[in-house]
Amino acid sequence: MTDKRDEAETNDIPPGALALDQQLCFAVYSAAHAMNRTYKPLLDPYGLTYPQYIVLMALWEEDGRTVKALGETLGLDSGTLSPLLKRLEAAGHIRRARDKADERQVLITLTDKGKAMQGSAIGILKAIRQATGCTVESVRSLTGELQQLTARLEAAARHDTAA
Amino acid sequence: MTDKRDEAETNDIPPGALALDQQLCFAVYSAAHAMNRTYKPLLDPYGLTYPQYIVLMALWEEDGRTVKALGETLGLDSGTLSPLLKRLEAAGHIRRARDKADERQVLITLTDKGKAMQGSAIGILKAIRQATGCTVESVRSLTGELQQLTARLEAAARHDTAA
DNA sequence: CAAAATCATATTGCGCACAATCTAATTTTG
DNA sequence: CAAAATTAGATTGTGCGCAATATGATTTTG
Repeated sequence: MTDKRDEAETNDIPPGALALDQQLCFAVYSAAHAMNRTYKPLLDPYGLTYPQYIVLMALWEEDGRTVKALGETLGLDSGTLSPLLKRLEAAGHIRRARDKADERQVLITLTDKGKAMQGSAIGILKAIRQATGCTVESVRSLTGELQQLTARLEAAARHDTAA
Repeated sequence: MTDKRDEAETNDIPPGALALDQQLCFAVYSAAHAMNRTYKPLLDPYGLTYPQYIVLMALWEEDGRTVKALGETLGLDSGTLSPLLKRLEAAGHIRRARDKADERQVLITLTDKGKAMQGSAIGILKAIRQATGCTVESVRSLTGELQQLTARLEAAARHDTAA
């Protein structure tokens, strides 16, 4: 029923290549969960989740952005951001307001509370560094490798979609 | 209002250390999303999600495991696995059955359909390798670095909980 | 052996994450 | 300028992911 040589076709794939502990995807997936679990106890006292925290980080870099701009920076769409931003607003960290010039857009700005949170972020950053047990240099290189990987995966996705 | 020296306190934290593109956590988070998005079009034809796919991978390595054993391998708890496994069962990939010897346990076994999916996994693996644009060696080293990072984060979490 | 403790799994509730769809506002075109 | 196309956000539905809790089975203890 299947093609003549299911096995022969796999000759450049060594046996055991499907083992979970050899999968880059699973290593990334597990690291992301581990990172999330490390942040959780650090963010819980502030009532923030990790995705909410990175939204604040993005705003500390550049305040007054549109939902779309935030989404592009973070790689999230409105289906994720809209409810998340409402929760951040309800918690008093941000304000949402329609752009007077273009009412399709919603501008997100930090409140004093949201800005003040940046001070606590330093401590969180240090705690995470400690937990990673990595040197500053190895963190930098691993970060760079992951950014490259992400860029290549996104490029591949674009080509597939374009085809 | 804030302490005397917001700036001085951060002297081992360089300016811009809070920039998103310097965060290892965000690089991991983004890479995980990019990986997921890359898998999606490859898995959609089979009606599988990425987490469902790694459950199958775990079962290809060792069939007939308990929910608990799967959870330990994948780093997921029953709140995640129970409904996921029900969907995999509904789709005909696995069977769930109470262990006769210890009725607290549920044994998960692959159906013929679930086993057959392993053949398609080879093609998916190749497509992912292509999309990563990495050499086999660089994939191996990055995978190893991420596993180390995950291990250290989990170790740190354990110490905190123990304290 | 019966009560208590432990264990495996399931359930509930909340918050992402994303596809698909909808609405309203703006821009483009004829 | 009006109709069509585009754009920005919001909404809905499905599936993780996890904390908290519930249920039922097994083991431990008195």
